[in-house]
Formats: sequence, structure tokens, C-alpha cells
Amino acid sequence: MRSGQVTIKDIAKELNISCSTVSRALKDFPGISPTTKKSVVDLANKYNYRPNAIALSLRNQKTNTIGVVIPETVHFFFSTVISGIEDEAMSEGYNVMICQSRESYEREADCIDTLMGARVDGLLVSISRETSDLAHLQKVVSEGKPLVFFDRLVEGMNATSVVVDDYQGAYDATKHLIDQGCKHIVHLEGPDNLIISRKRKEGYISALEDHEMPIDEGLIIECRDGSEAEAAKLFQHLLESGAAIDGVFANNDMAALGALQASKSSGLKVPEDIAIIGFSNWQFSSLIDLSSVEQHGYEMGREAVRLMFQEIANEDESAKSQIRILDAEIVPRGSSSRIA
Amino acid sequence: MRSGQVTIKDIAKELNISCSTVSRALKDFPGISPTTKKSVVDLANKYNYRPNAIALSLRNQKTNTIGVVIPETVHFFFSTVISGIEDEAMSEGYNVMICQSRESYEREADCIDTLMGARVDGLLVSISRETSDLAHLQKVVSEGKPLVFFDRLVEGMNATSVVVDDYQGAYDATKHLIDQGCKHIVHLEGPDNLIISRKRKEGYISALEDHEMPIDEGLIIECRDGSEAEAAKLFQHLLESGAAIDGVFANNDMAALGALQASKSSGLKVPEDIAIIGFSNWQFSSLIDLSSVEQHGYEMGREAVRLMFQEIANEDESAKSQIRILDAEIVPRGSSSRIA
DNA sequence: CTGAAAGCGCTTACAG
DNA sequence: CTGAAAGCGCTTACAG
Repeated sequence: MRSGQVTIKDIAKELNISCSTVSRALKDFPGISPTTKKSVVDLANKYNYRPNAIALSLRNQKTNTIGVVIPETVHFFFSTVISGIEDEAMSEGYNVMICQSRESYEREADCIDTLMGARVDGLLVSISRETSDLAHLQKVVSEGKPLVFFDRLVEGMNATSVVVDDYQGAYDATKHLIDQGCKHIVHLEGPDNLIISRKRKEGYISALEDHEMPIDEGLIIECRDGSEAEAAKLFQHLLESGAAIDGVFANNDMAALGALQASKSSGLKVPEDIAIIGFSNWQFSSLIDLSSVEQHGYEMGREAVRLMFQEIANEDESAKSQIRILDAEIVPRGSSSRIA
Repeated sequence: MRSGQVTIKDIAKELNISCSTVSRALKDFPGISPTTKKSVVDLANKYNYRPNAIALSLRNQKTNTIGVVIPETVHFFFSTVISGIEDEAMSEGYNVMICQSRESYEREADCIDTLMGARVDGLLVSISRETSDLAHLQKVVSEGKPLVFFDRLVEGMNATSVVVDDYQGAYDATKHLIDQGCKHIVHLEGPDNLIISRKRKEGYISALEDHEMPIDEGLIIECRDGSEAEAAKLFQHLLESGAAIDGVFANNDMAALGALQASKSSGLKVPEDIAIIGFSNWQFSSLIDLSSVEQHGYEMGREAVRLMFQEIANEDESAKSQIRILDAEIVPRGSSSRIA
């Protein structure tokens, strides 16, 4: 009875041959006698031999693992992205190591350290809300480790990135509300330090401008934490102020849900009195018949990995870092569709 | 300019000392001259030295990593469990490697192989729906690798497990409906091959029996895939058959949502005409004001890791495998609360 | 206070 | 067709 997993050495000893031969027999190398090969393979099966990935990584200077730093995993959008990352990575024989920053700069830096220590072959990062100093990421690049950003674009570092077209998605969502006949559209905006928030706001404003509608700063409300409760409260307040409102474009689905609840509890009919559309960070939208902008997170994950593989394959540093912009797609549902 | 990450050897060479000394200086070993130590530490910082975790794992025969095999990560309950696993593991300096079976037996076996190949220090497993042959799991145990099951209990293997009290949760949920005055309670049951489905059904039946209510097999409906659409269709059908129904206990939240939608589109008022309670696999229940049974997934994840550490620490095999049963807690909300 | 050596599991260029 | 040796990065018992 042996304890632990079997090694090449164990097999070699039992068969009275060298490790080299066992290794070659297992890898179906040319120039190994069929008899030897068979006895090795049989014994390996009997003992359920599995190559030690750790030893292989050390020898090959390659772990076949990519590291992911992400703000939060318990989150529909991000978990969907991870799913895409895992599928694409697995199809190429890579493993994925995930680390959550929990929106904290310090934890993010720790994650990077852990992943670099684990010698991942490349890093996929979506920065935390807190992150503004980029030193920890610059180090990664300067050590020659491939780095790809996803979802949250980083300013001041020209690295490969894949993002969704937030501007266009917001523009289309706002235009959709206009098409439904809305005249006074509120924007529940996200935290100003995230580029995605700014892009979405720009899309909203451009759509209004293009349709010759006035921009009313009083109808742009910043939701700090993006929670349903916060949005409900702020929106309720706005309604009580007596402002004329007949449409809402929310920076994210949770905020949209908050607006939906506040509207209903104020006796407004959705979508007749007020049409609402969100932005699918959470994507439970289909379950509650909420119109939203679909971000194709799964595809984003896959694309991020593909770009990563390109970086890994690219020996010369000169390969230009590119920004891949994925389409966002508006999905009208019951909360905004007045026209059958 | 060096490429790749710095090693102890690089530092030793630059300082003209041995690797041993560098290693000891870095680890603050006693008996290293302060001058040497300082020069080593300074250089390590300058070059941003990080110990190679791969090399350490090989040397120590310990990866400080635990492997997780889980049906699906894009799932509120499971992702919550993972979150608990990660937090508890990280607090002990462990990493987590996650592998999705996607409810497939074959993929599950692959996951186990990958994780065993990666030499994780222990395995946390929630089996797929398909799994009935346990050979792949038996192997893990026979190779002396600590194994802990979570959420989905496995029959025919006495391994340490942590599960939620499905029976009690179902009992309480059903009793809650009875307390609300429901006389004809439907049970939307889950797939019969999962123990959790059976336990929940048993809880439902026991609650009815204890309150001297008849068991009507016609009110027990099996939902195969647990989707909202499937439940809505089946429930709609039941309503149209003219059966008198005033309560629903669903095996999971998606099915509960389906029943909710079917009820509303049939003109029934919830909770007045029909009271509905689910079981939080998805846990978006709070967002849609759906009554549900909270499973405390985060706590389950943490507990699973704690049990894993006990197994790792336990040298002797004799340590009995235990089953930890966590309380499920009913959370009444708008979909079932008739009494203010 | 410091170094040479061995070993974790594996592979492969070099001999034979 | 097979084996001995070296090396991936690190640590540590053993010498000095």
C-alpha cells in the first residue's frame, strides 16, 4: 500500500528500468520497445498515474495557467465573463486561477502578487473601483508578463483591452426610450471615477442631443453604490419633487429595479406612465421582464483569453496593444415597450 | 535588462554568494550577518523578487491549494458557496482552483483528474446531476487525498459532507403556507435522483401529515430542469385543469417564479389567492419579493473548508467522516405573507 | 556566518 | 532501444 500519488520513479523502480524510459514510454516516444512500453503503461494505469503538473510547470517554465483578477465573482455579469474565460482557456488546455479584489486596491495588489508568485502565464484584469495608482500593473508588464484588461478600461497604460461599447449601448437605450415617446428621461448614472459610467452618460446625452431634446442636469442622478435601495430612494425623492418624468435609463439593472419599485409604489404604471431600461450588470433582467442592455459577458471572457493567447504567442514586444470593443445590444422587454 | 521573473540564483550570482545564503537571508533565518541580509533584501526588492510558488510546492510536497468541483459557477447559490470557500481558504493562506462539471459526469471525472494532476491538497466536491458511478471519487479517497462533499450529499460513500437541512427547510416552508391558511398546497419537486429533491419532498409531506392534511399525488409535480419556463407551463396546465390550489412550495426559486408568473397571468392574486414560497438556489428572491428558504451558501463554503483543514491536519485515517447539517431558514416575503 | 549537496518529479540532449 | 546526467527554483541537513 503506497501513500500519495504514484511517480515515474515508483514505476521505474518496480520495473527495474530508468525514469527516462518510463517517461518516454508514457509519452509514446519513438524508439521504445513495445514490451517495455506495454509494461509501463499497464502499471501506470494500475496505479492511476497522473503526471505531476507542478513538476512539469517547473521544468517547462510554463504553468499553462492564466490568472484572473476580478472585482467580485458573486455577480451575474462577472461570473458570466469568468465562464467564457474558463471555456476558452480550457479548450486550449489552460487552467484558470481567479482572485477577487472586492473593489479594494490593496487586495487587488495582493491578488497580482499571488498570481505572479504562482507564475501564471498571463494576467486578465478588471480593475477595482478604488484603483488609480497603476504601479502594480506596470510591474507586471515590465516583467514581460502578458496582460489583458477586460470590461473596465484603464487610462494611462496602453495594454490590450476588451470592453463593451458602453457609449453605443447607452445611446441605443436612450434612443429606444425616445422612440417609445418619452420626453423627460432620467439618467441614473454610476460612479464618476469609472470610465464605463462616463461613457454611458455620454451616450445618454448624445442621444438626447441628436433628437433635439434638452439636457436637464436635474434629471441626471448619481447612484454611488449602484444598489437597488439607493436608486429607489433617490428616484422616489425625484418623483416627490413633482418633476415630470416619463422615462428612465439606468446605469445598471439594480438601479433600474429600484426605479421600477419606486415608480410602482408611487402609483405609476410601467411602461405606460414611465418606461424603464437598465444596463445588464446583473442580467436577471429577463426574469423580471426588465428592458436592458445586454453586454455579452461570455463573449467578452472568450475574447479576452484569445487576446491573451496572442500576447503569449507574440515574442516581439512590438505587437501593438489593441482595444477590442464588443457590441452592446439593447433588449427591450415589458418595462419599456409601449408599442406592441 | 532581464526577462522573466528574478530567482534566488540571480540574486546569488549578482552578490557573489550562494543560493543557500540568499534563501536564508530572505527568510530571516538566525545566523546571517546583518550586512549580507540587507544587501540580499535590498536587491530582492529592487528586482521585485517573488518566491516561485511552483518550486515551493514541488519541494514541500504541498501546494497550499484546494480544488473545487462544482456543477456551475454562474449560479447564485454556488457562486455564494465559492465566495465562502475562497474567503476561508485565503484566511489560511490557501488558494482555490475551481472546475465546473456543467452537470456532466464525464466532465466531472475530467475535473477530478485535472485537480489531482495539479496536486491540490484536498478536494471539495458537489457532484453533478448525472453522477451515479462513484469510482472517480473512490480513487481520490484511496490515494489518501482529503475529500469533502458539499450541498449535494453522496450515497454509498462515507465521506465528510456539509449540507443544508433540506428536510427541515421544506417542512418549515410548507408549515408556513399552512399557517397562512393554505388548504391545497402544490409541491413543485426537483429531479428525483438528487437527494436534496427527495429530502425536500419528504419535508413537504411530513408537514402536511403533521397537520392532518391529505397528501394529494396530483399536487406533486416534477420539474426536470428546474427552469422557470418549465414550471410555468406545468403549473399553468394544473391551474387549467381546475384543481383547487391556494399554495405552492417549489423546490427552487426558478420554479417558484414560474408558478408566480403562471398564477398572475391566470388572474390570480398573490398572495391572496395563492401563496408561493421557493427554495433559494438562485436567491434573487429578495429582489422580486419572493418568499424562500435561505440556504446560507456562504457559511456552507466556509464550513466545507474548515472540515477540509481538519481532514488535512488529521494524520490518522480513523478520523470519522462526519456530516455537518446547516440550518435552512425560511424568509417569508410578499409572495406568501397574508398576515401583516 | 556561509557553502556544497541532495532532492522534490519530470524531461531531454548526449552517450552508448 | 536504454540510461546517466543536468536542470527547472527552492530549502535544509550536514560540514566547515
